[in-house]
Amino acid sequence: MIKDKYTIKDIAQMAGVSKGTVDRVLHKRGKVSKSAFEKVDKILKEIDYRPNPIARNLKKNKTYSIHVLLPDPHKDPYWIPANEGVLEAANQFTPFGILIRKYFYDPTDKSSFLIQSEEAILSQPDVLLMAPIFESESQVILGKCCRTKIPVVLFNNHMNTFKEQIFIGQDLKQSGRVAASLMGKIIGENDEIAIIHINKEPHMQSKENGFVEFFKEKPDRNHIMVSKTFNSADKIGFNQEVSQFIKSHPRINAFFVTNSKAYMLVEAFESLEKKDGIIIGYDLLKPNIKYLEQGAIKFLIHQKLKRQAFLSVNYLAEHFLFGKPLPSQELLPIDIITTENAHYYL
Amino acid sequence: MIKDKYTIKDIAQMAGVSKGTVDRVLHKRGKVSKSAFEKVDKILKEIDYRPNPIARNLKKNKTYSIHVLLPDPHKDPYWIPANEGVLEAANQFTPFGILIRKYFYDPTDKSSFLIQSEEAILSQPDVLLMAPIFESESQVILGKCCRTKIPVVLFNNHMNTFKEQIFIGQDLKQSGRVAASLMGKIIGENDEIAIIHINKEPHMQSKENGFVEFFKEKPDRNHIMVSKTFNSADKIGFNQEVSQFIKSHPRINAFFVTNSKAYMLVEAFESLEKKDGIIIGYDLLKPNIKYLEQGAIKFLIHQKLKRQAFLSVNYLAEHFLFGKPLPSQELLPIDIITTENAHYYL
DNA sequence: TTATTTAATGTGCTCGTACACATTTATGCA
DNA sequence: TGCATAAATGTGTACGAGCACATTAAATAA
Repeated sequence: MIKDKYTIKDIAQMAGVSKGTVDRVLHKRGKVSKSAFEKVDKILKEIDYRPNPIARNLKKNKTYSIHVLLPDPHKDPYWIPANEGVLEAANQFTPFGILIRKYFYDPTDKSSFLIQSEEAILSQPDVLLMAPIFESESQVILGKCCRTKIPVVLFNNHMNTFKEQIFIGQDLKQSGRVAASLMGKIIGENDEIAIIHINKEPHMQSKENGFVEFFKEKPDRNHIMVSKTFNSADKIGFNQEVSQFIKSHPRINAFFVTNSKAYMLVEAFESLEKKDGIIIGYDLLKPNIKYLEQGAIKFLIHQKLKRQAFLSVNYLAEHFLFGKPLPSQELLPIDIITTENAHYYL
Repeated sequence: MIKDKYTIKDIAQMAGVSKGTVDRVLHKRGKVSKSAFEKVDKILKEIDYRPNPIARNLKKNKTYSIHVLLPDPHKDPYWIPANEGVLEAANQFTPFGILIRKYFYDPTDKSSFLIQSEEAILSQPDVLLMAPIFESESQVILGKCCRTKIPVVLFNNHMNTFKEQIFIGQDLKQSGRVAASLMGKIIGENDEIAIIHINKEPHMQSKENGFVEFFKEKPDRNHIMVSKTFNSADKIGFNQEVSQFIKSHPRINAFFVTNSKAYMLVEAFESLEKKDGIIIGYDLLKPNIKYLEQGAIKFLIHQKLKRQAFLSVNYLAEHFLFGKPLPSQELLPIDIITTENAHYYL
């Protein structure tokens, strides 16, 4: 009897036992006599039995809840793609009994983060998916989840202290290196470089580290590099800061912006009537793409927030539904964007 | 009665009819009285009923066969990723009753292609997935599939004549433009460029067209461009051809290789002790990556053959199993590869 | 009115797995 | 040997959709 799909019934028949016994052998539960075990085990070794995931899931008939905690996309457009990714995956998996609930918090307000996260874990979801942008506060939440046995999946950025969590995102340091390798290809041998942090968040330092490291490894490259942080809340203040900076560093003409706000630097340059300047930045925000097309930004690195969010939900859903193993960490490719390939990533 | 998952039984109960009647309304089959129809229809409009795809599939309990026709990866390593992609997807979907059978042909032998394709469609698979590298021969096969009502999905390259087929791959012309935009960023204003076709296949012309088009659109760029095809079967002949070419075009120092064989050009340069030369090519073959790391190749464009193959099978499987709609065409992003981000794509 | 056709609706089984429950067989002890 | 208990095995049902078949209600003909 050679088939390409065996069922428990088939195995039972072949081993000369009932399907109940086969079930007991497969799941190592209940009492099975030595002889019966051997009969079934022999058959199992001969054939490649893989249970039908569809039937299994139908029987289980459980709805799984995924609670997603992320910054309100209305407050910061950076998070719009994350929301879209979650939505898309949710749409795909709700018919299968995957229940996704979103909790938005204000990315400028730590207390709102705490309130929303409390809410999110209150009803004991099967898993919490979150972007941990506030370090110490996220720590608190992770501790709570640990105690209440709610598994956590992180995306966008890492939490180094909790190694056991699952992470879906990019290697930030490596993305700094990618930026550096691009910069290295398009600037002159003696050009000076500025690393610009706009409204700096802790994880942005990794990008600078990678960027600097890349050039340190190249003995033939000795660019002067300056790291600068701009923290003005408003545009006028920001432009003033930029103006002062370029006055005090007249020879710098290459700029690496470590987050999605490269467009702000371009706009500051425009208002200062600064025409040259090679800029590399992050993310496919509308103004960034506009300046990429105009040539003011040379390259963008795509952090693929949408894909991060989508993949996270996707992995979890397929894990719950069909028992697929979860990766402990998935580092997404670091995509390089130029005018000509930008539209494929939108 | 507000739930988040409704079953046919639920609807039947709510409408005060039997599940048979609900089934008839849902599928518009059999006879249903006006009053019964309205009762059920009212409920259906109130709730968002989506049939459980798992239960539906379990009932159908059909095995679907996907026959894959692709060049033997032992004969040309370019096709290894395609094979891997198919394998990976097959592995994922066999437990669901998706049966994948592969047919390898010799990419240098048209008759072997015809023999294998005959074989592939002989047993009436549910779909044929193929990379149509021989144009007129593929035409014949597509015609046969059309007559025997076997749907066809193409990947790697297009067949312009059969618009109704599904295509998963890249826009080749646009990838030429991407190469051009990269080239434009790293070469000098007056540098001369060669477009190199190694063992030219028809579809490689699209890449050249895109490349040339990009520079034509830039009025401030007036690079002299030469298109050259090398067709030697062996390495010695090839190196001679290259030697002659660079002697007769001493001022050309930028090279766009339109397929995965950029490493051959690098090796020819090495044997000729030519040290300069900016090369942009395609695909993450091992020798290509080696020369990318050594700096001899500046950029590679990733055609993502593995992903093409994987996605094709994936789309088909999810279509068969869960009724997801098939895209008529999916153009994958054109990934730019440099030393620092190469390993993520392997 | 009653028999007969047709329309309308309900019932019950299938798919493969998981698990509760029922039944049979073996073992221990008086 | 009888009887209680435990061990081993078999049986039956649910999950949700889909479809064949059975049943009932309505319409028509005799």
